[in-house]
Amino acid sequence: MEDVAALAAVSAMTVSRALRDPTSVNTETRLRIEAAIDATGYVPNRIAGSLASRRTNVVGLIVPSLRNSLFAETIQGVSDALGAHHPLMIADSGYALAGEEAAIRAFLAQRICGIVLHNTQHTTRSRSMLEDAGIPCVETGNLTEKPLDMTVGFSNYDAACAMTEYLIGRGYKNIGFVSLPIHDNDRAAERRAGFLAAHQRRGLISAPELLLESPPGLRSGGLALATLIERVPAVDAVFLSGDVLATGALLEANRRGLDVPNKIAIVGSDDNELQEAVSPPLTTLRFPRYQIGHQAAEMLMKRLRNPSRDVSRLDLGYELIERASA
Amino acid sequence: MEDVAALAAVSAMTVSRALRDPTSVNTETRLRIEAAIDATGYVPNRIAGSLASRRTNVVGLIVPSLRNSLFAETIQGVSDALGAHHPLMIADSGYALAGEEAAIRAFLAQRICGIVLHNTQHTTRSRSMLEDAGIPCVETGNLTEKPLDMTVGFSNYDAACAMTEYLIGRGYKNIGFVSLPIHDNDRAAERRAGFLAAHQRRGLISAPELLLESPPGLRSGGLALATLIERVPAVDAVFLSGDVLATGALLEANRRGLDVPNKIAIVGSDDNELQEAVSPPLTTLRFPRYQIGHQAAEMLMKRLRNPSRDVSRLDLGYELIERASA
DNA sequence: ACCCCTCATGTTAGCGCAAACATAAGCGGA
DNA sequence: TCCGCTTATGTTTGCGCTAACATGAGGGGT
Repeated sequence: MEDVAALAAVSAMTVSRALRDPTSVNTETRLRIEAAIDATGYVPNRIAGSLASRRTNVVGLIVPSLRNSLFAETIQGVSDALGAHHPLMIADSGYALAGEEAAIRAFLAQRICGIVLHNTQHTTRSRSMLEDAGIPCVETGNLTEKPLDMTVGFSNYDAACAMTEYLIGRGYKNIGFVSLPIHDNDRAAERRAGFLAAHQRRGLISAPELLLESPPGLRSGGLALATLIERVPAVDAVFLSGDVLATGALLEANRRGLDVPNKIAIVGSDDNELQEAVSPPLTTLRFPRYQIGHQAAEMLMKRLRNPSRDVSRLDLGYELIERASA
Repeated sequence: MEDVAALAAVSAMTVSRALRDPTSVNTETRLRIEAAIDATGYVPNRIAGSLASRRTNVVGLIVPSLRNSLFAETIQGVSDALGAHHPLMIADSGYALAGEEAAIRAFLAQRICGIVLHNTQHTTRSRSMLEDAGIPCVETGNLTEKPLDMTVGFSNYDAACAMTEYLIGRGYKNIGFVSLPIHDNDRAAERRAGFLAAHQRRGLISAPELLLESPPGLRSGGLALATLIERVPAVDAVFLSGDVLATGALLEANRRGLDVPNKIAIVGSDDNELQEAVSPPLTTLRFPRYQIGHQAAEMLMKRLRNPSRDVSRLDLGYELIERASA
């Protein structure tokens, strides 16, 4: 920076200012400085800047898995909203609370200016670290009642409840429910709770044999369907509430020559191109995953500009997409 | 850190050492320091550490898109290999060389210790910035002949060539080729070149009408198939070399009642669970995307430990998965 | 003329660590 | 006894910036 300053015949301070707020220096001076930067190939050192100003522009994001295309949507939303001014640090928790805690610790050591979490469950230590850090935080995986700070997303409980009521309304009696493993996964837990609540609300009883946890994957979905049919031959509908499970189940039903939806209905969640393309196209829940990421980042940046506590909860809802599979 | 040092009755320097290399301090002292850290809730400031030591542990990764599950595999591989000790900064180029340059500039300002790129084409400025920075760099998207520094992956040219020769060997004469847009995308360009090379090698001529560029997406794949059939009714095989195009084309063929592979063969690339699950299952190319990310990160870290120039090129190959669609 | 205000730029100090060197204590061998 | 070596810890300095304050030049208003 000294070199640039010398070349532009100003002090280092003026260069620093020109970089941070071009309007704060004289136009002529600014042009000289820009020319000098170009000539020297100077790349500002934000590490030093961050230390001096005691803040960074880096935002942290923790998702359960980087592989999953669901989270990929949210990541893209966050990244797009942040733009070039806010570098993005990403880590995955491996679907474990301890993994999240480790990532939070690492991020706080990097003095991130804000954080986006997918989980809404956290270890005690995670909570206290985030509190002590005093940085804005957005939880996105589930619209929780008592967020750490801010939250944006949809209610997994409501969505699962709505889908279940839809099935009950169409006359299905023995509805199977498949979710990802509930352990350390509040989204899956909420969905199962919603599924059960819908039964209660409609005066039905859901047999425990109809509740299943499954690893993610197309194959797992097929396996889950097979398991349910074997356990409860009278099962007439299955709600597979995670990942690509529903598509896997539908493909399995097709292989077995089961008539969907007359012999058995299959519905899913997390609509994607594929669910529409299979035959019959799947009735499913659609979640605004990209928007969730985008809004999360927007809320973070708004808070950074203006450290008030106004917007702290944003429900982006869900859609029930009716197609031919139920 | 001063607080911790006081509580443990040592100097700040000893705390710093205990944090960076626990073996370098006396066991008793270390335990006192650890207790003090626990008691105070001290979180080290790596910004300050980085400034003082003039290096960071942060690794940068730039992919064309964060949405795409192909890149997601690589991202996960990088993240897993880096572990907790190396935070990961991610940006997407939006499939544009200018986007990559902007991301590189931002990363260099953050003084990343190494970088993983997917693209192997770069702007002149990108190249010079990376050279000047003098940090290790791994290119992963295509096994290029003259990498900036290191490269790991597979040859898109060879893979496409092999698939095309496979089709020719099975007697197909009028083979269509669909790729993602070639602009700023060396992978797509290489694949098309490989496709053409296979024809030349076998003494066949590929009609220009059989070459198509398509946006990504399931629907686009169907559309591409329709376009090719309309243009060249005699087309007897189509090689869709990107994203989920092949699956889309297959679903479209099914909708049209075309017999695959007897009326028309369809082959793809980037094997995934879905390509195996559709009917008929797709013959396709499989790329070790996760391993590529993993190895890229490993190479980076190895170079950081030992700044020699030994391993600089690693071919992880590809597999041709024969199934029933050709 | 004087003051005060704005605008543009400069000066000083220090952010929280780690590199480099300094110190001190213990120990074995000649 | 003294030296040289190792091990454990302390002191000094500065990384490259920015916050906060200082300076100085110009420009009305009274």
